[in-house]
Amino acid sequence: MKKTPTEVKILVSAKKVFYQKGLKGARMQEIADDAGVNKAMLHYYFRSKEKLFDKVFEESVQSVTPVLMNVFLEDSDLNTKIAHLVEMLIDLFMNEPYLSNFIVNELSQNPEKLFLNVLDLEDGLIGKVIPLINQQLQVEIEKGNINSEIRSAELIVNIMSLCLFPIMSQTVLQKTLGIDDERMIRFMNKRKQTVTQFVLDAIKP
Amino acid sequence: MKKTPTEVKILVSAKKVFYQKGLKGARMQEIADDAGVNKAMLHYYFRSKEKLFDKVFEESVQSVTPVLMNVFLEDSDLNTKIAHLVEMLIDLFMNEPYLSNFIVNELSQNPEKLFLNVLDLEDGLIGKVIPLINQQLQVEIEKGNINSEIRSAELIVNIMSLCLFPIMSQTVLQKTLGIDDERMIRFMNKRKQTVTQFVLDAIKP
DNA sequence: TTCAGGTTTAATTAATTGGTCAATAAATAG
DNA sequence: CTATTTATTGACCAATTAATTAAACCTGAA
Repeated sequence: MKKTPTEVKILVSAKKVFYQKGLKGARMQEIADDAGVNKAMLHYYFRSKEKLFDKVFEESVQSVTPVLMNVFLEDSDLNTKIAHLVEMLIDLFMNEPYLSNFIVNELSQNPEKLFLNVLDLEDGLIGKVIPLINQQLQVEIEKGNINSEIRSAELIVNIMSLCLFPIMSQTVLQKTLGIDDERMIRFMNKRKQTVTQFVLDAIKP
Repeated sequence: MKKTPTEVKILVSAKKVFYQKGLKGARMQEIADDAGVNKAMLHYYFRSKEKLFDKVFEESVQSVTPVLMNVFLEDSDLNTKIAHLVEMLIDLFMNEPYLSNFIVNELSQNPEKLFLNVLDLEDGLIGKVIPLINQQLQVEIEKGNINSEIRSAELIVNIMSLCLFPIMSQTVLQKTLGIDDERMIRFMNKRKQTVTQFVLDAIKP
């Protein structure tokens, strides 16, 4: 079941439109126009708006989790791992500006979609990563390298927060602080260092 | 122009529905049903969906800015101010779970709505707060209490990130980490301390 | 060449949904 | 008590939009 060119064009456009406008805000006609195909093609290949959306959503999640997984599983000390994670997150979500908003939004509006995708408790992101990081933290604590109060879940939440929130509220930030697109990119790139530093400072003993 | 009971009921329900489903996702009928009034009343009092939305949006922004403003302007040292800000943000947005999502979403999809509300560059949140925090930071740096690399904008962004992101992705967090509502509240309450500590640690010299 | 399969199109349908309106009820003023 | 304004209702309209369908169009195999 190789994807036809039309199918691919539709998916690309659907992604673009759904990312920006969400499930309810998106219009099938707009997706068709953007893809340069007849609207009926969307139904021909994907049956319904919801099905098309689900495909896009699934692909969006799958574009993220393996990348994160790799960083978490790489064989490096905690500091480097944190630095890599920060860099990865910022790069990934800066290059796809609406992605973080899209995932967080649609997921908080339709929590049931979570199970089909992210949550593979056995060997998915959560099941594998939390214990691993926990263990790695334990080692560093014993070495006296970091504060013994640090919880892995909390650490990850903090890193995600510091990386994703500014991207999710990019529009607001840019408007309020009056910075253009180019400067925003520089700001976020610089943030790779400052966030890493911020996090490392915060877990020092 | 005192608000009639019906008008209030509509606004309460509109808030509830718009917060959860956004401008496009919300249905006038659903708002009417929730308020227990005839759909025509929504138009009678607010003309159009967009107008009703704008009212809700305006009120939502105005429920936040004064509170933040107070914390920023209070006469206390930086540490206390940070602790208060963190506590305030978490309390405020935990009590209105969809508020942060609502504001960030709708604002990133309709950036033009920003100007009418948040952005009073003369004496609004941004115009007053940034210089003030900057100045306060300068004092602390000279006293040698904090790291001289800290930028006020960045500090605020970090605090906001750490407080708001977990609330915005609450659903996801709860599902992935498998915690119920009650435990989530405890988690976020404990976070008032850990985030404050995290931030303070990170700006130490 | 022809036929069969999938593909594409334009036109149409059906459902949803924001918005209106005329009739009615309730409240208020005179 | 009556007249007038204000509030409320249910039925309806118009526009939008997802979905369907039937016919046309390829394309490659026989």
